[in-house]
Amino acid sequence: MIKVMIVDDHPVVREGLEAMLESAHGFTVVASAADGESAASKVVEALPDVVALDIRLPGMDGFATLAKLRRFIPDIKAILLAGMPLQEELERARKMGASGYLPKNVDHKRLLQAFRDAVAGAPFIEEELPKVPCILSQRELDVLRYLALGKTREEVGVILGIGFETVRSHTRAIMAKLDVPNTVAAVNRAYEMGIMRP
Amino acid sequence: MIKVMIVDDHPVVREGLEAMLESAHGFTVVASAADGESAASKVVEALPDVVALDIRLPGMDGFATLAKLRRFIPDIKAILLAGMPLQEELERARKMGASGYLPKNVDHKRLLQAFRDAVAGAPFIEEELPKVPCILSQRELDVLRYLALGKTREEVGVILGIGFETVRSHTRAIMAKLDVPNTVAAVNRAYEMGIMRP
DNA sequence: CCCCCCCCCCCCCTAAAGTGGGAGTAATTC
DNA sequence: GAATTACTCCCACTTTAGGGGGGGGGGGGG
Repeated sequence: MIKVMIVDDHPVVREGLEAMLESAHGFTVVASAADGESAASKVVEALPDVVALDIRLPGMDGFATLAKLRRFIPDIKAILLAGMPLQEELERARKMGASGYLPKNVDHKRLLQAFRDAVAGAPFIEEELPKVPCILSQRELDVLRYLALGKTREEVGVILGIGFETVRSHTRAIMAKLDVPNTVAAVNRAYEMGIMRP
Repeated sequence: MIKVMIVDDHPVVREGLEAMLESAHGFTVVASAADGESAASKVVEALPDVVALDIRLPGMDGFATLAKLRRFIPDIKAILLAGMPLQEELERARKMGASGYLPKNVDHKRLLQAFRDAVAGAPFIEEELPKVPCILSQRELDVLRYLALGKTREEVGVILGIGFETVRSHTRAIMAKLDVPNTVAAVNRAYEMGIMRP
């Protein structure tokens, strides 16, 4: 019986996942949390075999939550789930030593198999990310996403492992491509164009 | 046995809801669709008693989908589900004659009861929308909108007929209320919160 | 009455962002 | 091979944004 902990701020997802797991063979949900803090407070008692961990969480994000959970259970297995999959996040998850990174639009069989594989100690589990047809390059999109989160160019550079000036070059390209005068408008335009979603 | 059709672009939600309904007493899922078009193509064959309909869908949104489904089954019952509940959408749902409007963060008992009530022909089913403590004032919204268009604070001041420093005061209030470090993130957050829309 | 919120305005200062130029590599495509 | 495009990096410079203060008037509710 594989013991799963679910961390997602969306109760529908949480309860849905729970129902799905409980109705499957060999799974049981030992804990459920809406954010990283409460996840951390439950993990020791629950002792899950694997954590289904949403990336977008209020307060701590999925990465920070995983780091925190590891302070309690260093070798904990976690499948990171992304509503909006990003190549950059996938790499970040891989570097963190997470068990996998999957977009939420995988079917349940794939998800269940991912949990099984994670518990069995399989290497990094990922999914082919469908490329978004978009005038922005992947790198530019990543930069824009982090800028939208309020990061400065320097911070984005550190996160992406590139130089500050490179980030500037990307923002220039972004503004030029979206035909806007600054990054504030770039984010707005990105939403208008459907490049970004809440 | 209540026959339910699920329309949601998120497979995790879709399959989760399905598992939840199937494991409950008296429910069966007769169809499942990821978007409005495929929902419309399945509804006649499936003949659901009630439709669980996500608002945010690729292509047609939930409202458009409901309208389309009604071209096949005029008196179809639908519970509209919102990830990000908005008073405005709730009113829209009510005016459309939907059976209910619920945020996705309701627990499953409430959701199941909503389906039962809808099928029984209950009046509009809604939930007390928790008021977000940081609603922006009208003026702040105006400022944010112009900033999102790429205007500088000085330009916004001219447009709104107020001083540059006043615009600054507003942007400060905006950032404080949305708990973000700059206007770029403020725009992003505004979209996330549903305050702004493309 | 006072308190709180909204709206308006002002100062100084630093840290960013944006503008103007560059340039080199690697990959892909024509 | 030539041309594009993405990605990387650099400098000097101007403009804007943000942080820290402050104040004042008006309106609604306790």
